[in-house]
Amino acid sequence: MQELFTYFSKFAPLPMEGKNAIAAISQQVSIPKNKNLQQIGQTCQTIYFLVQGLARIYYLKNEIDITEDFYFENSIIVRAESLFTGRPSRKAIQVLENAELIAIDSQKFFALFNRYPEIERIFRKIIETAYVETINRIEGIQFNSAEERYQALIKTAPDTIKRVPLKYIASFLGITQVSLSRIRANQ
Amino acid sequence: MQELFTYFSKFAPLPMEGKNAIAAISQQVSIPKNKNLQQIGQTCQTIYFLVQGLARIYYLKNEIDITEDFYFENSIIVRAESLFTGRPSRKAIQVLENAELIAIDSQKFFALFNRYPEIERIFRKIIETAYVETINRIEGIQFNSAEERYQALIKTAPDTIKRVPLKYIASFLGITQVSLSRIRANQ
DNA sequence: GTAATTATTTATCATAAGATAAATAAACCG
DNA sequence: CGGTTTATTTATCTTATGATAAATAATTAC
Repeated sequence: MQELFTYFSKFAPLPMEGKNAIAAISQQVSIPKNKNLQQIGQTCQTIYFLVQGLARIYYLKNEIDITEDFYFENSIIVRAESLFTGRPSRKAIQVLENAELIAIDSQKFFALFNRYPEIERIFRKIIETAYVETINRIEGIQFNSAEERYQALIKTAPDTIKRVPLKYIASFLGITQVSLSRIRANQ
Repeated sequence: MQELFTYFSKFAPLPMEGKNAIAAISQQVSIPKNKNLQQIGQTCQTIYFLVQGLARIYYLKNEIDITEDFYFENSIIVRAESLFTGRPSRKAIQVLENAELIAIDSQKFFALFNRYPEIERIFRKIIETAYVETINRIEGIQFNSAEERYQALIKTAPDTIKRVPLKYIASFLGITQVSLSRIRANQ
């Protein structure tokens, strides 16, 4: 739990009482490499914090597997389109390395907001940050060539190339696996 | 102000005292068609609510004007990458029709969060909603052809085609103006 | 209302990236 | 360890979209 609170403390202070309240609704989870943490079709009712390992969110489009995003140590993983709408998610969370996570019951977590405004504030700031990242990502996709996007990834998230199979990276970059391979060959 | 509070009430209830506090830090603004409401390089310190008219956020990439997003009546306009980081924005807000807005001082607005948790809650939910829309938009860009993206826009936001000049729509869809024109001709 | 500006379309040519298939290379499993 | 599966690369061919230029249409300003 310590990693989680260290992460939270970057957004706003959280008194001990609030920490205890969160600890009471959280569980440690271990998942082996390549297993899905959440399946497509399940409604997102858990806020995950990745302590150790690597994960991705993906979905299927015409039977093709498309990676929406990657998650590394010390990050929150939620399927926002489901968590914030209450609708079943079209997306799955898959772990790409053996992983240790903290699972927080989202209903109970949201219920804490009334008693602990600090928790609501931290969560708000986490979402604000995620929102900004997503906006920036659109910009990165919009008018960059496949090669520029690959180079940008190497620069901004070199871990991705090192730790993630290329087949998952290609769709994340919005290109085919074959195209990514071609780009890599031209370097 | 009434339009703003009606909009807010969709997210969470807001007592009269909170409304008055917001009214006290807000101003009505009128801007003529095609004028910039905020310039590139300014730090975002205002939360706008569009009462009447139409606006867009745009930025320049290699001297090319790229539309990030469009905003219609009854929506909040902020340059999130600046508002949430405190850094100067690389983006401008331009009004595409004569517009009526409510301008809320963001510093003062955020300061209200401590006294009125309801306001923080409303704002959090607004950002959550915007975040989900942005995630969905990435999905729409990622593996759709230019034509599919154009068709999707006609379907999900027909107002855009009716009210916005095509030159602004093209970059929003991630394609050139010429390409958009070609797509329209093939229908 | 006419000229000047700006937006949109059309045409031509070039190219990045998709589709498909096959060859290697790497990872996994009994 | 050897065989099987899975991932990555390479090759060929096709196509959607970009770049550029020019024509037409619409809007704006005097």
